[in-house]
Amino acid sequence: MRADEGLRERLIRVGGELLDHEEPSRLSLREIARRAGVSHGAPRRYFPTHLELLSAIARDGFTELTTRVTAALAGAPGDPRAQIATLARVYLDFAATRRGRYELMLRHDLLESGHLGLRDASLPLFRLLTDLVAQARPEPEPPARIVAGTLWANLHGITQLWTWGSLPLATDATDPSALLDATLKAHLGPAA
Amino acid sequence: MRADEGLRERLIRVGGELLDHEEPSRLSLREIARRAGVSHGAPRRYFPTHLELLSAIARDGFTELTTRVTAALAGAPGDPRAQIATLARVYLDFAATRRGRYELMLRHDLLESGHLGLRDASLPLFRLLTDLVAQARPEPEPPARIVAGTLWANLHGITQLWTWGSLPLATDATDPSALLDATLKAHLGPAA
DNA sequence: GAGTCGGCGTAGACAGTGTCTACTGCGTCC
DNA sequence: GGACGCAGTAGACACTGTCTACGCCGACTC
Repeated sequence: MRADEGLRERLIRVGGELLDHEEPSRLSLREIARRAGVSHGAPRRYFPTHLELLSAIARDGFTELTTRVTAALAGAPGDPRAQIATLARVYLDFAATRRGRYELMLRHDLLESGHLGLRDASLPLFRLLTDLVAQARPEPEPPARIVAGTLWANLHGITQLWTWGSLPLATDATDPSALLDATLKAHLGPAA
Repeated sequence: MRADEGLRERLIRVGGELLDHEEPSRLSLREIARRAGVSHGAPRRYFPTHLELLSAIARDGFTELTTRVTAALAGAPGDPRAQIATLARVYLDFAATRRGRYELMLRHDLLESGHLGLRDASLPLFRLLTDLVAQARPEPEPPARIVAGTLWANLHGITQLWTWGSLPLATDATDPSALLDATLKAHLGPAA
């Protein structure tokens, strides 16, 4: 419990911390309130509903992921292709280390109930990827946003199916880097 | 309520039907029991826990998807590349029309709690895809299971991000076929 | 300085949930 | 005909999200 943070920020932080040891579906409003040291009715002043609190935590996750990515890119400059590889690694690593947050971030049922701004929260990252793709692939066809979209979907799919255990089972791979390499090569062409 | 089916099958069927109009997280054990015309304690004889019933419904979804795919492939024979495209379209269509089922099928928290056989349920489909990829891409490198794995992940990612609404927003596309084409071209090379 | 007010959080109620347990029909055998 | 075992019932329990009425306490006004 930090002194200079309001209850609103504390609830988001505590909820995120609980997600490091608990599944999203077990993350109850009352438990967050207990850990934050307030009564079960207190969150209601800031988050009218359980879903809105969860969505705020998920948004927080997107900003953390975006921060991680931009920090990694700033720390390891290179050609666009190498930067895309860095982005992908950070993405995978985030899903592995902040597993609960990552799962929460892609729960449809949370995202769709009202316009909670979650799609928008993921856009900066996608824009970043689109820019890198445009630099790495100067060809006009297919357009960069299509390539970036499929690449993003591929990265997302690998991350999800890997952490879930299906890809290790199906491909006999021991780590996802072979899949990642294949993905980059497929969408961006062979490395320079 | 069909005459010749036991309660176990009825629960799975009713649960699947409810998913056509309800989100997976709202699919309560008691509601399924009510719709099946039994008391709330009845399912316990066949499914000791709520998760086990949900997992059975998800497994049922995988077999339905596999059935749809194999039927479509049998009805439209062609070269392996065209069959992969058919498989992809059926996959996307399944996610769109049986939305709740599809979401349920990829809920980590259900899959990981114990060995409920859900990963295994998705394997036949993956094997089918791997075979088609091996036929469509005779080159030994990278191995077919790696290509199939990344292709599967890509298909999965496109499906999920599309139904969720992120891809339409990010790519300005009005239907996912452009992304699908780009995916096939990226992983399998240009069409013959 | 006393009094009022409004924002912030408390506390209790309510319907609904998943799970557990004791029980009741009821068909099937010996 | 009676014992048995299976399938489903019914009630209890702790817990959940939401709603409502209620206090506290600092700030602002006259």
